[in-house]
Amino acid sequence: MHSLFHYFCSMSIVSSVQKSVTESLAQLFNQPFTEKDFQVNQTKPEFTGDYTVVMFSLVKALRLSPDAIGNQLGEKLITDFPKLYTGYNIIKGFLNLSIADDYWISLLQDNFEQTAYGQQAPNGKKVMVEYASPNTNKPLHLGHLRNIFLGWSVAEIYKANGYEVVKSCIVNDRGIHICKSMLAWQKYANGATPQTTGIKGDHFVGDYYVKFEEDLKAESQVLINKIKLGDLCDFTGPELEKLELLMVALTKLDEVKDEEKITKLHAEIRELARANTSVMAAAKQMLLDWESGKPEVIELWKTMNGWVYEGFDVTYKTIGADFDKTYYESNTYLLGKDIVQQGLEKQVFVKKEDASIWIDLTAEGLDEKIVQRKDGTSVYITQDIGLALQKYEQYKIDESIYVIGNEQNYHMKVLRLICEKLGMPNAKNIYHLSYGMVELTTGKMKSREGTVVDADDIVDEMIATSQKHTEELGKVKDFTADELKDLYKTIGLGAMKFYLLRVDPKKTMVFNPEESIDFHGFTGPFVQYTHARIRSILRKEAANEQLQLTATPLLKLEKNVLVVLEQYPTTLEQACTDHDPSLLANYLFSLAKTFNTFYTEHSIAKAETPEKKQLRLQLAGMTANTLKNGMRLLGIGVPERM
RNA sequence: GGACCGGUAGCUCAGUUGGAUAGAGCAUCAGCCUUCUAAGCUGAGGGUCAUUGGUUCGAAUCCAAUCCGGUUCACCA
Repeated sequence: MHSLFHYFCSMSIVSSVQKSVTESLAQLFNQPFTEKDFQVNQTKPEFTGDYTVVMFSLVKALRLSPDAIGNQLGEKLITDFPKLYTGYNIIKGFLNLSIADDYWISLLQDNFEQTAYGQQAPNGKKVMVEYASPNTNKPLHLGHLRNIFLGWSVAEIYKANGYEVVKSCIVNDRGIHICKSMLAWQKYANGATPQTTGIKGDHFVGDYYVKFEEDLKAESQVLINKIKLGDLCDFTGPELEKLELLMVALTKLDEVKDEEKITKLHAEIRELARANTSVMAAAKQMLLDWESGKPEVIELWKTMNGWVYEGFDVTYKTIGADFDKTYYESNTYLLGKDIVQQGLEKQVFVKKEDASIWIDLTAEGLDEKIVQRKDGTSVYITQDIGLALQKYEQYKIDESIYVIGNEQNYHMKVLRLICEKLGMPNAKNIYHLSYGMVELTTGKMKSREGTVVDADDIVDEMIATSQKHTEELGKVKDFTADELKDLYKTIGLGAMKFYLLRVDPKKTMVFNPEESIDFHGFTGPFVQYTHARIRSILRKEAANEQLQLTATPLLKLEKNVLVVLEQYPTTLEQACTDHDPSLLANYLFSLAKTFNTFYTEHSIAKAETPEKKQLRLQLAGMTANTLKNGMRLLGIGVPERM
């Protein structure tokens, strides 16, 4: 029986209960059972017991009352598994089981010094996580931070679950947007650089993007004003035709007063006007020059992108983002052409009369999708197919995770489907980690309205706030200047990351500037503080593993902490399969909270007996380790003091 | 209009393959520092789980319909 007990200790308590219950049921009723035949839950605090088996689902098959089954099962369990169960009670069809103190104590003794508690051994599988994926025309904003924190954390959670992970980033370094910044720089900069102005490179380039947009807005406004007066002389050909149609539609709608449609028509007219400006024509021309490799354009492009990368690197370093592989669209945008040919041969794609190439996804409930234009140039999705294949060929990855906003749900669905149809290896293991937008309490972030929260600004603000709080509390006056700087950063970034990671990724979330800089309650600093307090005790009192801890029964609050600690490996696994760091964040908060309740009620240093003291020191040590490990997987450091 | 996602306390969010009287944090109110760090702890108030119907021993959870919000449906990326 002793070896059986240790066998149970190697799996989660829920699994142990499931296993023992299926065995007992099979023996009692002479028929096979599986763990799906009944539910195992944690017992609610108002009842006696630790874990609960729900009887109702067994009633029909066994033709017995819930209480009758519960009685037989409970009796059998405590007889057959006396090391696991010490008692049971049945209330209204719920069989509440009390787990033996020895189980929890054994868990503690086996793991309190294990820094790798909850981590899995290497499983030989490789996964790529692509995240961040910025454009090179402006600095990172709050939305990027959610992306980066999520991607980084999911990558680390995969590592902790035994996977080999390649973190990758696809940089959107080419296209009309960067040409806009380049044009404005030529026009306004007078040769200024980030070095001569002292402005961080990505912000520097972003400022010229804004300047371009201002020019564009001014020029298009002139056109719009003329259009309003009925003067369409700036337009010719198909644009003129489209504009005339829009004007007719607008006059009709004016009569019926459909505000929504009127707004939509105005937006279309505005887009036409914007497309018809001289500055836009210059940007398009510059993109053509770039594609044809015009030396001075390439030179400027390289220079300005270089400034942006310098800026990004500073931000990445501050927030702790790192990449094993960076892809550049300027290198990958032609990928996928060969695949289009192969797709044609495999008859996955079809060529239309005008020579454009399509895939028909109507059978899957989607649309027809173009994969190559009639002039032979590729579209967005083509390069994504190409890159997906290249990732596989270079790294032989078993799974490919894309951290991309939920506005691309449709695109990613199409990409995955196409890859599957092309017979690409592991296409079914393409996973779109789709996340919701970050909105402000005042509404959405809109770059045109200047309501975008800049990543560097918000990070600086969080660090400044943590400094202010720390100084007010005055607990670390003996820290050196460097130590203080580290601490402010750890706490400020911890608050920021925890705030963005504690929410289910797929949900749109609201960023509340006041609440996010709160360091109390369900926050990163709360968890950090719990860790720091434990470490403070452990610096004074060392745990002694030699002492036998079985002498005294566990107190309620001691056991509560152990019950939560036991759930860490399961939570870590769940966070991986669900691609969801918020599960970890919620868990860590709950662990810290449970520990704090215990900590306030029972003294560790002045425990009732030497055994109790050792038990509590081990308990505190294991909690601190788990908090530290879990927070690390969220990208958050935990200070020794704060 | 089609597809997808969401709607839980004043606010921000949890809620596991359906389980016991739906939970946290913030905010509000009332307590706790001579005692291991009060960035903490304890308690109180606060709910038509968008609405309606269905499935069953049991529904915030599953199904259907409706309402509201978001995203998307480019030979843009």
